[in-house]
Amino acid sequence: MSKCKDGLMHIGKLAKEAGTTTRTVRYYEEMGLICPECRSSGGFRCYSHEQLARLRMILSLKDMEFDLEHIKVIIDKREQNKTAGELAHDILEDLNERLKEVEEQIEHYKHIRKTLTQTIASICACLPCDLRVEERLCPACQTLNQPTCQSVPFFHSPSTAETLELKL
Amino acid sequence: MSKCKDGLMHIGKLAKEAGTTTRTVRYYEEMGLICPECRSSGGFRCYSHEQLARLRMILSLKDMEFDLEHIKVIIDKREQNKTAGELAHDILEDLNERLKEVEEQIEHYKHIRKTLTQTIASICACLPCDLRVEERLCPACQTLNQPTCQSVPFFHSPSTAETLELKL
DNA sequence: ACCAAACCTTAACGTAACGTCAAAGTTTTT
DNA sequence: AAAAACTTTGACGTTACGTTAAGGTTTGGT
Repeated sequence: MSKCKDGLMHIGKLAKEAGTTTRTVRYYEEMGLICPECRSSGGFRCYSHEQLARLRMILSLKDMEFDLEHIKVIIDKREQNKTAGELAHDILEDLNERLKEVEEQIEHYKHIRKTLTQTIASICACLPCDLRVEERLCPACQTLNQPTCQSVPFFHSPSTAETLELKL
Repeated sequence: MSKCKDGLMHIGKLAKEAGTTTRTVRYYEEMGLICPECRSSGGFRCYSHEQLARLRMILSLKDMEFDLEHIKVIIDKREQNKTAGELAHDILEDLNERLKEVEEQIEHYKHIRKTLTQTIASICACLPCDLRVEERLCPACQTLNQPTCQSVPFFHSPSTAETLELKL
């Protein structure tokens, strides 16, 4: 019935079972992360359930946003026969490092959120202004000794500044 | 003294003043985001202070992680002569949309942090295990009706699962 | 005026992780 | 046996620049 021996499957089924695409599987093969158990007489890739487990493992690490190079290092650690305890110790280093990075990402985006909300608040003050952008400052903006809606630059900051100076 | 007229500056100074690189400025020019006021007789790009303000504006938007295509749209809105109020209204849409995305990013990374900490906690249980990874389950892992340190897949999840099943 | 240092020019390849054709061969189903 | 469904390799496209490379231009000093 099937040209695929035993419980082996072709790349399409493997990908679907793992919830990814065939292109991704082939790319991971190029990167040396996974390779088929064998090929069919016609050249189709055939995978076992162990390969599927390995692929899922890779995808789990990808969900944590490890880059592929790092994932390779991590799964290679399994091949070096150590005790489970030693392996756990090694892997924990990677996970803790990643955890730290993720926490930095959270702070990073919180920072962006802060400047965004400040910027939004400032611009709201310009909503009732009827002046053209090229014209002079409106009274409100002149009064406020802060971001204005008529000066030339729309946003203005040396990119290193903590808060954005906003100008319409 | 200077071949650069008036208060014009060459690309190096522009970049430094804005806190970026010459490569970036040239790339933005390619993308149609900014272009020099004129060229020197020898072909050097010359920029005015208004260009500098524009560049800073672009970089501010980049700090908020708008992509360049979107930045282009936003700064082009300034050129369409509207009232400051109309412009503010338009820009607020972009900013609010971005704010929403940023909040999604925060949630996204919080989710990753959660799976990471859970995974770390599970693996810690395997630290005292002396068994080889290929061998059978250690008593502790057999007892715990949960992630174990001896099953073949290291991490295992259909990638869509909420929590990772962790296996050493 | 002349030379070297510092700066600028364009061109082009490299990056990360695949998506998306294209053209042609294989397997499965009818 | 033919058609439908799947697979193969190959190669270009994506984003925002970094990084040489090879060769002109400006600037500063003597």
